[in-house]
Amino acid sequence: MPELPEVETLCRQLKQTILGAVIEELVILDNKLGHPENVAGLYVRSIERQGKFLLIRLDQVRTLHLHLRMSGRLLWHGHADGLPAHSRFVIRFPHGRLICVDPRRFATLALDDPKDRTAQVPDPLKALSASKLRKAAQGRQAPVKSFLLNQAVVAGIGNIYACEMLHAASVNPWRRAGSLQPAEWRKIARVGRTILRHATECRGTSISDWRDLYGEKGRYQLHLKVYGREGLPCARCGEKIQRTAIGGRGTYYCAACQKSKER
DNA sequence: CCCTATGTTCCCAA
DNA sequence: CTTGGGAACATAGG
Repeated sequence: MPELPEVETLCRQLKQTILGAVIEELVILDNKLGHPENVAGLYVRSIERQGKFLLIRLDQVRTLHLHLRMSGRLLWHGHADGLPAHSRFVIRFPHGRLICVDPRRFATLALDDPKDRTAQVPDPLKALSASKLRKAAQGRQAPVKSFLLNQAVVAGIGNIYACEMLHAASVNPWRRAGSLQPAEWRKIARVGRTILRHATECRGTSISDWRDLYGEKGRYQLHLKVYGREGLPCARCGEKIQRTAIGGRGTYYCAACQKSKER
């Protein structure tokens, strides 16, 4: 479930909790995760986020790449004993344990993941450039909603924030990406930065599963304008929010104030 | 049994 | 070769 604001929240909290600590042991509890080589004895040199990936740098050559996918959570157990249900791996430190809980088992953990190509993709929290979006969308027939979810274009936007951004920009999610006008990309870029920053300040959106490193809910669910609000009145115009499916993903929008011309 | 779920990857067709 | 759409992955909950 985590998107950019949720992963950024974990990244910031991890820096406060395990930066500089020595790993005593990495215990893999789900063999679907594979068998990363032994990292015991290595220090956590730095922690960063690339899109929805969490990178834990251990030394010049070794970096743990963690992706939580749909249902992954990362929890800090300072002193508590035992393991929550669906625990998939544990990293043990002198002052506590980092536990990955993941019911659906989609999360991935790898040492220097060759599939992580998000490194040179623009990060929308730092800068979301309207001109880059517009150029990348040239000739694209896919709905703009699907385009924003494409991690090769911008890394970190997920289903909730794509819906929220398009609503804030008054752009219909079905519009073909290549058909948007420069002013519409500027609007998307502007509201996108604002929404992602605000959601990060709120420590993410806890609509159901999401919890931060310490098991606390985020607060951005209190600010959602369309996601999960089918049938409720649009905060801007009062019309009922609609739900549709784009690319197999639930998509919420206001057909009245996101009524921008097709094609 | 049906559908849905904050994500990505694979396969296939155009 | 690129793009886009749908199924698949695995599990829980309504």
